[in-house]
Amino acid sequence: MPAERLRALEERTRYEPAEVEGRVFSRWEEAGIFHPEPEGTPEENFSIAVPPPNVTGVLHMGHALNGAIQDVCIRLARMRGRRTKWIFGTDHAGIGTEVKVAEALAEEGRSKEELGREAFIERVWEWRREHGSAIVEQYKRLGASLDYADERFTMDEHYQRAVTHVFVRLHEKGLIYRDNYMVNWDPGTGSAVSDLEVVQRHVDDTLYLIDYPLESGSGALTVATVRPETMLADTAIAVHPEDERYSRLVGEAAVLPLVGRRLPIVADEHVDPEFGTGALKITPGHDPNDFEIGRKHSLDEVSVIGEDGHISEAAPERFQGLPADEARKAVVAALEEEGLISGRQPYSHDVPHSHRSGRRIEPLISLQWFCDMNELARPAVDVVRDGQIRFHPEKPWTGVYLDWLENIRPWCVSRQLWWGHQLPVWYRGDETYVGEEPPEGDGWERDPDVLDTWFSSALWPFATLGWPRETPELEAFYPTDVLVTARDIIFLWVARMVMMGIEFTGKLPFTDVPITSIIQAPDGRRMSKSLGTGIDPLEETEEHGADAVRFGLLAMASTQDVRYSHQRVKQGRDLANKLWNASRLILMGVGEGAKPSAAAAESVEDRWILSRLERATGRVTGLIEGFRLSPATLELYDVFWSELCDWYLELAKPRLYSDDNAAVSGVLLHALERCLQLLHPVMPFVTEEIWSYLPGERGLLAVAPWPEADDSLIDDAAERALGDVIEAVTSLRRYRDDVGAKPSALIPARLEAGFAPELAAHIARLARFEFLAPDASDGDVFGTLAVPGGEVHVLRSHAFDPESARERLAARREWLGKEIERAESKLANERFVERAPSEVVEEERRKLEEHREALRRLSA
RNA sequence: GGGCGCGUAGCUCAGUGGGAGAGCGCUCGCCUCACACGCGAGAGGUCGCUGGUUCGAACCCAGCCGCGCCCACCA
Repeated sequence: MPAERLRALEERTRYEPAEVEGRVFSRWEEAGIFHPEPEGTPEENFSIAVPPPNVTGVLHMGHALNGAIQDVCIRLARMRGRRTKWIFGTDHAGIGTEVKVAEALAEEGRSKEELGREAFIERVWEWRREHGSAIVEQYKRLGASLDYADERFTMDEHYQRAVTHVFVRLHEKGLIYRDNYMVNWDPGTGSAVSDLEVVQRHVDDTLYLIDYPLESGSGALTVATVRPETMLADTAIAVHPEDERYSRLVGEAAVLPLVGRRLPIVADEHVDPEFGTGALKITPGHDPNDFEIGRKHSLDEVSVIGEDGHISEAAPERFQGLPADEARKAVVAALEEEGLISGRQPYSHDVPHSHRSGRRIEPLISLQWFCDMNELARPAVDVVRDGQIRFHPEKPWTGVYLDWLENIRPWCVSRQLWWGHQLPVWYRGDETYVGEEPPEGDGWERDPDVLDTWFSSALWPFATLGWPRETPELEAFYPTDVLVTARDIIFLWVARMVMMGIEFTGKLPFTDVPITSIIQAPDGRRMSKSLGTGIDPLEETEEHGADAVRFGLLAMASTQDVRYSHQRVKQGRDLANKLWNASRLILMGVGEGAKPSAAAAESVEDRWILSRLERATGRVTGLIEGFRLSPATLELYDVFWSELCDWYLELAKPRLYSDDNAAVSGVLLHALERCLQLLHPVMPFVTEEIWSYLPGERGLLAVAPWPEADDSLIDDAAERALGDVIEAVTSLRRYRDDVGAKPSALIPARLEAGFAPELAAHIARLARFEFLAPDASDGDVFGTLAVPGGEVHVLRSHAFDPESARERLAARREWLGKEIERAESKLANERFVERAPSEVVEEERRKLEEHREALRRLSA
């Protein structure tokens, strides 16, 4: 080892991520290991398409967790020798980006309307050139081994062609169509949005009871509504067909107050006779239910609220031009004047709001483009139902996915925005043209709308690889293997990728879908910028290191919702430091020319750690393969810290520091090497850094082989033997504490338990006892305690004070007494002895005997 | 309205039919020649409540209470 590196090893007693991470990342990038050549088949290769972050985005905890999980999968596959591609890119994020750039414009005192469409879009591209790379750098800070050399964007020219191609094909199949239909109108963004972009929020409203005079002049029909302003667009009244109160009125009509329109009274099952008065005003133009009822009964459709949120010319003149909420007041006032409000009551209910703008959704009839999902959904249901695509954990996500797809509804795909994929649709008079190339001839005007962002996202796993062209990348890496996401976009994204993947490539876009936790603020609230509850993963990385953040996130995230735990990240930081220091111990201690070796271990402790490592290797591999990363991470922590550091390193020290340390050096290097390999996917930086200090020419850890568990090294006898040693040491250490022994004093004692001499020596050293020969006559026996296989007679010495020792030992005896009682009563139960499996009964007998022995022998 | 998840040590969470676990925090003792981001030893829990199944339940079943999420066209 060069002197300079040796000095670094000797001097640095603390691992410093800030000093290491940039350097290590550069080594990976320079080696080009993140960018695979497109060769081989998708079966041999391994690929994941990253959920594309928004170009406008900054890395948040969700990305960090999601990225850490994917990187573990990618790094595992890469170490297993598979050609590995983690497809990278960003999403143009239609509404989000458009709003952001419009806000920037507003700060300059300009609006996008002033700028005009073309200049505005150019402005967005400019914005992307300036800010679009931020997220790239942020992923690098995390250590994500994405294929940065092949970055994609959903607005790339090729990607746009893929989107257009899909739209045109679906239109040809008749699945995409234009229709006047009830949509969710978002007054905030001035666009229609899909059902999935609507969130229900609780609203305290007033329920108004309004009298509608009957046409016959004999009385009135009272209806209940929370939106009196929509009455201006009423075209009927509905009652339940079996509601006897109203059956005689069906077929007659009422007169719409303020307007004078004749409203037929119809019967419809949808009406709940229990609610309100049992009579429902029907407003097909502004209510989704009423729209359906209206179509069923061929009612007129009147729209009085326009896309601008104001009352239109279809309403009486005095209301025209008012914003909807003011129109409500005006309508109520007018009705009151006529004495037609017969009641009002507070009413609290859920009301749809725009997920994007937060504004209350205005349901209205609008001419939009829709995609019929029924045909696309069917195969997407089948592949999940028969297990070709698997969610992890399977429950409850499989059911969630299937429920949604089995009740799917048409998807409104057009958006009244500028930034996005403009519809490949042209109009000329009554003609409509849909095609990948603009139509021939003059006078065509292109539809100004763009597609829902999720329409292009649905093509992500294959459009990023060049589809619909038959590119080498597509040949080599599609289908991908794993798709990692949180539950909130299972419908928006996952389901649609499955549908589009099957429809257009004939293949499943991926086979495994691990669903990640959603990280909440430490107090259990949502992490959000506006609430001020967000925690910046980059700040955490700066403070504790990327490995610490990765470890922490992976360790804390096991269930659906999890609170951010600073302690877990610190645990990761401590682990990185421990790795560094254990490595220093080993690397500074092993002899010149030592090589890792797991063969022919002579010492039982060597066979023990080798066996433990093989078991851990198998368990960790299985857990990662099952996407159970939290237990995998904690298992790694445990085997490295609690077994290797706490026990094996201590057991190995005497031999390591002796002249003849070749054998132990081999085992130590093997153990270190193994731990670094196993920990690398979780903590890539610190492991790669330490790897570079290991002896021999060995290249990058990131492409070193992943260890396969070797059962021939499993050694039950060694594990039992060391288990006894550990128990004996712990008992003796506790005894030291119990009797208040001086920390540095050796306690003289006689060990009578049949331990091999080497093991007895380990026990003595680790517990700071001095074992005298069994027949040694020097000293009085102060007391006795049980250890596995026998007992230890402790001699009187200056190491502790006998008086206080006696009191403390009484407590121990009491505990043993209780344990004996418990076991006795269990074994006295005949049915337990009869029916429980014999090994369970045997175990209980063994424990009883052990405790009886311990109590018999514990004396003072 | 329907569905799902959660309720385990002071905190954050594992465990999911056979003696209650981790990290942090706490107590006691240690600067022991890798690490005080450390070492050793401890204290701390009627595993939400009530019934049931079982020789045996934190774990399975039923009901209840509390918290959260998703879906849904009762105005």
